[in-house]
Amino acid sequence: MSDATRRVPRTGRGERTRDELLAAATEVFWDKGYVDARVADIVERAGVAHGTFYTYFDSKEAVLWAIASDLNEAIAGTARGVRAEVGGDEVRAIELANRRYLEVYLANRKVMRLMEEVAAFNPEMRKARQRTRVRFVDQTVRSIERMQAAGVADPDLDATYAAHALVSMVSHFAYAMVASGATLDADAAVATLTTLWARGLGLEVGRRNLDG
Amino acid sequence: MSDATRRVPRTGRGERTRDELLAAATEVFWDKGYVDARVADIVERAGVAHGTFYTYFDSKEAVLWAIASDLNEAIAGTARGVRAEVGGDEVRAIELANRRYLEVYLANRKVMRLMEEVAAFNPEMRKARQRTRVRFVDQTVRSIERMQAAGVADPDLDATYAAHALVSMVSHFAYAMVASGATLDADAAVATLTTLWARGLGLEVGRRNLDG
Amino acid sequence: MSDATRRVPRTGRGERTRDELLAAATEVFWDKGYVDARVADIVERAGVAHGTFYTYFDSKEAVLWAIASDLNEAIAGTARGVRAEVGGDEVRAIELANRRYLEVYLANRKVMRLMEEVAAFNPEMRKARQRTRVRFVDQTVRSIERMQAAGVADPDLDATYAAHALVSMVSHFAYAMVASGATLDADAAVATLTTLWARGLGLEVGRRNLDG
Amino acid sequence: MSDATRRVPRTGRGERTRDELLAAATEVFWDKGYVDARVADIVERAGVAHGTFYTYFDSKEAVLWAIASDLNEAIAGTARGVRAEVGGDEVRAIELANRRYLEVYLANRKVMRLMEEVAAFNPEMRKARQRTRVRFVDQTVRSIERMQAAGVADPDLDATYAAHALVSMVSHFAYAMVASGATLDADAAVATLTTLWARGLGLEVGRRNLDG
DNA sequence: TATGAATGAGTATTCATTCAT
DNA sequence: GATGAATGAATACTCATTCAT
Repeated sequence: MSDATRRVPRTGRGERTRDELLAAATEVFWDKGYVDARVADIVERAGVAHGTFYTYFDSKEAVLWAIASDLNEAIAGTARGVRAEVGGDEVRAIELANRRYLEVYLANRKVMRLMEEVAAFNPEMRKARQRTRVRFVDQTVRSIERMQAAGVADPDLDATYAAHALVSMVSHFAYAMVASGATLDADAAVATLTTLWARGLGLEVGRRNLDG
Repeated sequence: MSDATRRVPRTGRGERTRDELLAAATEVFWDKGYVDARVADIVERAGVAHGTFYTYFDSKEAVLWAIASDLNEAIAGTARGVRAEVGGDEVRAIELANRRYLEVYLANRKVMRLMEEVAAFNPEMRKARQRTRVRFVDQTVRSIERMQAAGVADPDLDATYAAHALVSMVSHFAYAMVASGATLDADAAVATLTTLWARGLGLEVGRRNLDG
Repeated sequence: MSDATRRVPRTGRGERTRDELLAAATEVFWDKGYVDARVADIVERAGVAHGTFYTYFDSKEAVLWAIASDLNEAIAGTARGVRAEVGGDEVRAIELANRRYLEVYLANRKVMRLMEEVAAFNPEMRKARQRTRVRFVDQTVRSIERMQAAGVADPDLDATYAAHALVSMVSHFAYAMVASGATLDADAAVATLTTLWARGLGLEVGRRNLDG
Repeated sequence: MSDATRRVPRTGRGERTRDELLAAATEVFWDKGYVDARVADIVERAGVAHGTFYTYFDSKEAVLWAIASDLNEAIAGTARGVRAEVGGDEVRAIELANRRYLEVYLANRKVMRLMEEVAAFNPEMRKARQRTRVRFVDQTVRSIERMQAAGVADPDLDATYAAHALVSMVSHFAYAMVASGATLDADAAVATLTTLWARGLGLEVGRRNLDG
């Protein structure tokens, strides 16, 4: 983020140019992938000269971080404050977290896939993704342990493995659906994920808990 | 055909060289990633001249496919014949499929991560991966529908979404565990995945079903 | 379009660089031959960096076509409008066409030899040369038939074979003279070619027709 | 030639292999051109191993010379002894020389085109071709001067230019006809070339002189 | 700020030739 | 003689980045 913000446009015209470059970069990354995208493609789509790119970004990687920077935060935040909002209903908490995650993912699907791609070969991005994931997993571990302690979840389950598995289920479900190009009924998807998650842990789930 | 013929070693020496190149490529791809790996690295590690690489492979990409080709088959095969082997016990079938998948994944973790990396930016590899995934999902959909028809699985579940979610859970669980660098107790992991899968669908799961 | 746009210099500086590259390429092709010429030689002689070459040309072959493109036109144009200019005097028309061809050839001897070299192994260039040749031959066939119909040329001659032979005579004469390294008295050469051509067809040729 | 003959097969089997390689090389050169032909193509077509090529030829160029070696001689020889054979009839001498040249050229069209191609960029081959050509031109100069002295050819013609032009006419005619892929009526072609040649020099030519 | 020309390090690939068997 | 595996020099081309205007 520090790199991305090092060059701040001081004029309205500059701001517009920067925005155009960001939008163009997002599109080009989506179309060709980060590896195959060339700075030349980005400036062409933005309709600016080649050199202009470097007025706003230090490198091709910098524009990637500028695009991605806040999203990891946003994704990680989807699980925060969930319990407070639903007043202790565990199933509703799971449902809400899943819904928020899916919504953020779908709203930013292009950037999410981009980050997935880059994480595959860029250690820095991989670490950023992993930090997000660890937070998810940790929250889930605590949630499971809490439910096990409360006697509502199967006490024999390994909380850590279960957390990894459930987080994988939700995050990869979103990725795979986007990658396959299928359209998604978000409500139905959330209901399915929540049922699998909750019932998998041994919670009592009636259909009525899921319809909202 | 002339090109194809040249690729097939006709002598023991040739076969040895080709194997060394394959092994070297796998190592180099693991160490530096496919994108950053240079053919020069591969031939150096294999201890052969530069041109020798092209005696057996058409390109850097060709050696990748040679490494990957059998694996997709192996992965896809993990789900075949599972029910016959367990004699109709649905939970045991799920467990066996999960165990097989995990075992193949772990035994080939280096190549799996490589394919994951490449799939992230190479559409052809992505398609190959997706074909494998589709087979898994389809099998899972049929399995769920069968169980729903038999009255042992929750009939309200959307079989397609559930299948996508469960396949995501298992496949991404393996990926994430390897990526995190954590060591894995395969038995415990299989037990957890199986419980989550089976119970998530609404099956009756006693602990005794999981210990083997 | 993006590629095409990049090739066209937008500034005087760019135009100068492109011209220098064209000149350098012509020299290098002349000195080492097209096959042996390296892009490195061209950029070195032009005094620019390696990449600059590719700012203006897609490949080593592209710069060849850039050099060659106009010349074929110029060569083909030497036979156009000849009869109009000489007012129907057939011998003068032959003389003028021969003179023009020789002049264009000699003025562009370096490029002509280059194209000859490339045509020898490059089918595309060969086709381009052949198209030019066909135009010449066709014009000559018509010219001969006209003269035969007018009763001034031998009616027993096969017009097509004769046209091929005469066009070969003039075009290869120029090539051979340049290749041999001999200096050429253009006037005397034109006179000789014209006499052979005209008399060969059976026209009445007095010496006065040839001295101008 | 010394290079080509350095390796003489001592067994019948060896002789057969060498012949197959020569035939294969001729075909491959014709199909792909000398520059693009690879030794791998030649050995494949000959049905022998790669290394076998070097049992008989020192290099790719050596097999070219082995193919071409005697042909220049043969071509140059077509003009020898012509006058003696026709008993001093100048027109018949021209006709016979043209006929012989065309026949040898057509009989060896593949090798002739090959030599043409190679001469375009290989100085040694170019010199060999030029030696042949010089002999032709010199013979033609002497022939023209003889006829001028005898009062049967136009004394105002520049014998050297005329010789160059006429030799170009015949040699390039053959080349161009082969290159164009057209089939050739050798008798008609010879008649046309002879008429143009003889009449161009100012000789008296009746049709009866040409029909043989 | 904007422009676009110039830079040059980085690398995959080809193929004639050699050589051990 | 025959085989085919191994060699490695040679080179075109890409593209992120810099810089003069």
